[in-house]
Amino acid sequence: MDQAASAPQTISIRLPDGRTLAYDHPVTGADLAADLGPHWTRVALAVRVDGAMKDLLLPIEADATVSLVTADDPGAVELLRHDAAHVMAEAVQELYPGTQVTIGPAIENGFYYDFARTEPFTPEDLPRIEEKMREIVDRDEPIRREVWDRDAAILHFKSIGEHYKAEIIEDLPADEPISVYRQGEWLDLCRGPHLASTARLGKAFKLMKVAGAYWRGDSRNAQLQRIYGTAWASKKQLDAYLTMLEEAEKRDHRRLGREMNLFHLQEEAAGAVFWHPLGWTLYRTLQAYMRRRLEAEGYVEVNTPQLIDRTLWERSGHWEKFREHMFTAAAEEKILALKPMNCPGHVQIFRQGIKSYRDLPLRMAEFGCCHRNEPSGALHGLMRVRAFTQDDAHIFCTEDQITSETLAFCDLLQSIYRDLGFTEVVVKFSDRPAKRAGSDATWDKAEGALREATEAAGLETKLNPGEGAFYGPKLEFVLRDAIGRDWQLGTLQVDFVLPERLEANYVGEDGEKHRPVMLHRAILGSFERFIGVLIEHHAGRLPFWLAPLQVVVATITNQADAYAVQVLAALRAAGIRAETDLRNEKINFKVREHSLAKVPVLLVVGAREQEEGTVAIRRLGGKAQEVVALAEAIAKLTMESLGPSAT
RNA sequence: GCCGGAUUAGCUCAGCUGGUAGAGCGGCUGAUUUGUAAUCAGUAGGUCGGGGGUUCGAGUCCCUCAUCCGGCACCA
Repeated sequence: MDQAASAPQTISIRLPDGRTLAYDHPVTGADLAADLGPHWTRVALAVRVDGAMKDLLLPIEADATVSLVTADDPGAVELLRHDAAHVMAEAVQELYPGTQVTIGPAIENGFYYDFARTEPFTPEDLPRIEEKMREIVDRDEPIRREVWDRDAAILHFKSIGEHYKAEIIEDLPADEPISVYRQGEWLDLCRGPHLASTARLGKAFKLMKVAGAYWRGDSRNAQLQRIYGTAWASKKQLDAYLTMLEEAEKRDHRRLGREMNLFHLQEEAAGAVFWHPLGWTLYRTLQAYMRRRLEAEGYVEVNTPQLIDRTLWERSGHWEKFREHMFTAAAEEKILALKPMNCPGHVQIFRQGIKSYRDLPLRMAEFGCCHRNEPSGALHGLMRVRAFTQDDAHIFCTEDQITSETLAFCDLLQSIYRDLGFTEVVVKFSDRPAKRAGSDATWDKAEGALREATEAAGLETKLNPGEGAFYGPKLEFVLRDAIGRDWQLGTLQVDFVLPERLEANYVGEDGEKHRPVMLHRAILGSFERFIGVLIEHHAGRLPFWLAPLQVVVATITNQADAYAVQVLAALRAAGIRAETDLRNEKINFKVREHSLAKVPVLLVVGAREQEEGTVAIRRLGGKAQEVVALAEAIAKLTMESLGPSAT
């Protein structure tokens, strides 16, 4: 307003195309857009000032590199989602007076807002809220940023009954400006940035679900009501996302597990799996593969008891740290616990006899069935169960061997993931937590060794600061599946503590007793969970070598029955998992049925094949058929059946 | 464990404000002998998740428990 009074100063704005515009007054992104032409006014959503996303209406008061953010900017959709959260909050407060707002960020694929309200929201409320949101978009309410005095802001929010907001302001760092966004009549504390008006949000959004969520993510706090939504720059993108969700639902392992007759779950054994013949075949095939890989890497396999007396768990520290997750059983005067982990058992085997440094590294593997009393709300199909079998192993080694053992492990793990069809692996490196055992020198050594090994293995790691186990640092291996979801499966943990507690030692070159280091490691994590991931990753279409039923021999008419039986015998003799389908049905029917059951290969035989001693190979999902001599087909399928890394 | 929703035939689901259960697929039986994603006809099948209550009467309303689903917390 008093621009004339301020000293004439030139502000130069550098644009992405290299042009520089000079202004003698503070300029906003909106001004800039107007100067660039009407097209820009229409498409500009926000500005980047020296890389940082800002409001279109924020005055730029110093020289800067500025670009206008349009819908195709990767940051734009985040802005949009954040706005969607605010528009939803306005809608909710308009519809349900007395509801308090708390926080409402943009998240991957969408947004949410947490509300405090006595009455619960129900799914029926969502269409109503959505309707109101569209109304707010149509109102084209301007969104304006204001900076308030901290105490005034606290007072204001308290006076209108927004106690959570007041609490947020009280906890903000003292130097943080308190920015408030006015959106029409509505007002919210927010860091921003935001679009210039609600109309900019568009209508490519949808409210998805209601859920409970704890204030500040702490289960001791009040539970708020969260509404999740998704928002996109265009209707087309929204539809694509919704279609993707439908696809994900179709590959849900619980659904496919039933459709493919692999396993079931039932309430009398919540969190435990009933494996059906086909599912168990898949399980055993995977296990045989793992066993082969481990043996080739110099692991020895052991088996340790399910029920172990509490005194051992007291010594290992589990009784103190893990008690509430352990199932117990009474026997006469004793209390036994079902093992939640295999490590203490493995130390018992290590302790038998005297170990020499020459025995190290000792790689002790067990397909150990563990039980953990997971909270009921955590159970989820095969992914989160109470009874599971780990592909567990403990490597007893010297400190000097940590690097080479880790390196070898990383190589093995990557090779196995590749074999199983996963190519994207992210490694998280969790270093020392605040509460920890062992000296800083020991931690330096352990972290250094791990880091060195991951570098040698050519793995990029993402630091997870302070997230290590109390006994040592760990690596976590996260797989990305076919539709972009992440699964944390493998792990490697360095442990200096358990060998100490359970008194494991070996005799060194010097003739003295030493403590070995234990590396806890798993690749699949658990068979249950991994099979769940495998099913979803492949959408049930497992690779030939893993498919529980690999081949169905289907007849055209029952004239070919005898020949089909002969083909079956030949397949089985070659070790291929096969069945016949001699039913009196049309071949169309059989093809459809076995395709839906995801059988990878269908061998169709009719009068012609019988006469010529051939089979017609039909691959799952393919249209083409290949007619070859029976012997040739068997040879081909036998090769495929061997699986990767078989030689 | 917490919040919300759900639980009806083997599966997917319908069943309005209370009046003693329905469809499609699948199963079974029969006919059909068929060349690459559903041949036709007939037929059986349910203590409506368990328990309690309200009512002349409950799949439907209320209470309670269990399990499942979606989140949250948890995942040493």
